[in-house]
Order: sequence, then structure tokens, then C-alpha cells
Amino acid sequence: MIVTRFAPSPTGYLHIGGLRTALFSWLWARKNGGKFLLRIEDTDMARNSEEALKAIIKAFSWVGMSYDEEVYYQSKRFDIYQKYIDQLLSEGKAYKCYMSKEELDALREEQMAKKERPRYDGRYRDFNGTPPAGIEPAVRIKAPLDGIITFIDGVKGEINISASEVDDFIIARSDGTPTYNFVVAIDDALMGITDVIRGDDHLYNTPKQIVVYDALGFKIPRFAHVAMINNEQGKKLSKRDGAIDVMEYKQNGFLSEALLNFLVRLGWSHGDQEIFSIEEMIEFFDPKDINKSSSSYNLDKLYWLNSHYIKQKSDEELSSLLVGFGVNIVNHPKKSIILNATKERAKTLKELSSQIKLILETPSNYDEKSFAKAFKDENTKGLLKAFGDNLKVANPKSKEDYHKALEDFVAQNSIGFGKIAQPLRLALLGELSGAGLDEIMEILGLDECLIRIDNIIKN
RNA sequence: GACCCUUUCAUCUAGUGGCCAAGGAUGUUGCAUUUUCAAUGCAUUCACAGAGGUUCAAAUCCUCUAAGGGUCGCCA
Repeated sequence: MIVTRFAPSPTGYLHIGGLRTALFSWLWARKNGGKFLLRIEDTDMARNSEEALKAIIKAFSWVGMSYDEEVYYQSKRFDIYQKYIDQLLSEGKAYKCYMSKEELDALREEQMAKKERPRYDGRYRDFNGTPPAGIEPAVRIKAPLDGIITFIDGVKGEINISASEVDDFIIARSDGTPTYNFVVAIDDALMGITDVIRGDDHLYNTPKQIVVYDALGFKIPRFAHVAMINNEQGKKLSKRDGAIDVMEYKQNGFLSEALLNFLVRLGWSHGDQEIFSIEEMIEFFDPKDINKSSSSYNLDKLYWLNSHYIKQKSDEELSSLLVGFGVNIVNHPKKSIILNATKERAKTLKELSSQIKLILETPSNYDEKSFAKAFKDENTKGLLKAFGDNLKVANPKSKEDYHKALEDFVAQNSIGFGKIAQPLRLALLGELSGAGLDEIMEILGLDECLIRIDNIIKN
């Protein structure tokens, strides 16, 4: 059984980098009929934010990634960790360190000055004298002193880190609370995680966690470290960058399936295929096909994907999605004509909603430049009026009727289509570009068309 | 500074020694279509980081160089 997990710390919003590794983990579990767990890494109480936690769960539900079992909170599992700290202490695999913060800083500075990699020097590793007074000790684990820590990374291949690079790191702070690398290893082992898929900023935590696995006699899972996503400037995505908060994509009118499709192709591929339904992602995903190199994201492709998925959506789905963008056509009798007229020219739901609003709302004013352009010919108003009169007589019903009315009018007056089309569009939409005139008029109906034509003539 | 990772078009990528004078997609530009804007179709543009090896043969293997990234907390 494959068990994967996503283990964010609730210190910021979920950004697309996190969403992508979560997606990879989720796909791998679903593909194998395994489990995908959600675990909140909140051991550092001072830095937790309730809001951030809610945002993460909200984002998960938006994209439709379901997790198994309940959400695990590390802050509720301290007694478990304590047990293992005591165990390691009594087995002599961990020890108390009485070094003060100041001493530690001094040591680090000294090592930096000598151009060495800063690391704990092990001074309390075999200490059995009288501890200094007034200092609450932290607990450190005994890391191997020599040799090489090796693991096979599912993405990068064999990774070798010499043991001298891994110091006796702290597993419990002086206030008794356990630290990240310790609890991650314990939880992953206890929860039976078989595949740890995470960002490669954790690559260096892996040897530390292996030290914990070994000390506790746990089985080491498979690791797959996914390279980072960079921003368009090729720099690391920052959590503070509001534009990349997952929920902002929703607010900006992106469909979750477009975002997921976009993310799955960032660092992963399946031949030349670009469009993946969720089912196909699950079917084809394999961590072995994840790229080693980091990638930068490119909004153009997301827009392309998004318009693709907008066109795929049913009228029912689209119209209910649009409610969130201030357009309610759920029960509109001409819903499907409206959507057909507009969805081809919208890259986002936001754009779609404003296209629809343009049609549904009677224009109250006209852009000066556009007006001047469309009405630069003095006869234009007269032409529009004549067209309105013709319409009244023709009494068109369908978009074919309207089309015929237009054609007839152009033929009768021997003018180019553009002569009437541009002013008419401005009259109907208040804009010079947008949906086809036939469709717009069918949606509006004869009366509203005449009102709008009349309005612009009076302008 | 030390250690680790990475390097194919502007961007995402295919590619595991011959099928590659490098394929797909987005973007660009052009043409067609059209009442506008789109959409669509067709075409166009653009890359193996560099230098040395190994080999009959290298984008693919090896070495070095360069550039980018990551990590060095009683943060996660």
C-alpha cells in the first residue's frame, strides 16, 4: 500500500509550489489505491496562524484534492514525541546539551571566520560532569561521526552526504518541545508513509531524518525531492508574494482543473501530452517522470489552459461558477446562447463575466474615442435609425433572422458591412469589440435592441 | 565560505549512444476565415551552457569550467 502525505506548516498561505508537491503526492496515492494524508506541522507554536491553516484546507477543497483520515496536527502529538525523546535519552542515543544561546552564536561565528560549515561541535556528547547551573538543557541526537549517509532519491538518484556534514542536531528545545526533523521522521514512520514527495529545499533534511529513523529503528521510506518552481524572473517564489496564493487564482477567474493541469506539467511530463483530465493524471503519473531541474512558471500557458477548460464546461457548471463573479444567469432562459456567444473569447471567468455584463446591461455611456471612430461619418445616425426601422418591420426572432436583416440592409443601401456593424455594436454593447452581432441581438430581443439603438442616436 | 543539486527554443518540455541537420505545447510573426474582438486552421520563428575526452557514432557517457538554485537555527 502506498501512503503519501502533504505536511505544510501553517505559517503562510498555500502557494502553487506547495500545491504542486501536494498534487504529486495525491496523484501517486490515488494511482496506487493508497492513502494521502494531511499533516499540519505546527510544532513551533509561536509561528502558527489559524488563518493560514484554514486557507490551506480551503485551497485543497477548491481544487478537489481529498485527503484520507482526519487532519493530523503535530501540536496534538507531543506526548508521542516525548516518549521517543525519553527512549533515546535512556538508550544513550541522545543527550542533554547545556550550551547557551550565546555560546552557540560564538561558536558559529568562529567557524564562519575559519570558513567552515557552521555546526555543533559535540561538546556535551559525552559529558558526565556537573551541568552548569541555571541552564535548561536542549536534547541533541547522536549523529554518526564518520561514514556517509546515502539514500536513493526518486528524482535525483543517489545522494551521498558525508556524516561530518550532519551534526548532533537538537530534537527537543530547552522548553521541552520537539523540533521539526525529529517529529517529521517519527510521524512519517508512525503513519506508515511509504513515499515522501516534497520540495528539494528539504533535501538536506533527509540525512538528518535518516539519523532519526536509524536511532529509532524505523524503516526508511522512499524519498522524491521535487525541484522548486521559480517566478517569471527565474527567482524563488516567495510565500509572501500575494499573487501566487492559490486562492487568488480562484478569485482571478481560473478554473481549478486548469491550475492543476498547469501545475502537473511543471516539472512532469508524459510524452507530448499537454491536456490531462484528473483521471488521466492519476493514470499516468509516476514520480520517476519528474524532472530534476527547476522550472519557472509562465502565465501564458495557464491562460491557454484556462480558456480551454472554460470552453469544455457545461452551461450549468459555468453559470453557477459565474455567480461568484457577479453574474447570475443560472435561470436565464437564454443561458446557453449567452454562454456560446461569450465563452470563446474569455480567458478567465472574470473576463467571461464582464463580457456577459456587457450584453445584459444597457450601456449608459460610450467611450469618447470609440464613439468618434464609429460615428465619424455624418450619415451614420441616420443609417442606424433606418436599420432600427427595418428591424421593427422584419420582426426577427432567431439569430439567423437578425443576420438576414443585417444582410438585407447592407444590400439595400449598398454599403459595406463595417459601416453599420461598428456603430451598431457600440450601440448594443457600448464597446467596439465583443460577441457577434446576430447573437447579441438574439439575446437582447427586438425591443431592447431598439432601445439601445435609440439611446445612441440621442447621444 | 562549506556542502549538495541543476543546466535542450523566450517559457513548459520530448529525448536514456545511431530513428535528432533535435519533436510537441505556450508565446511571437504572417496568412486564411470573419461585421469587430476572439476562437479556429495553416505556416513561421527560436534551443542541446562552454571546453576537452571516450566512441565508427554523443543532446545522451566521463572530466573540468561557467552560470543558476538550495542548505548550513533551540524555523519549518
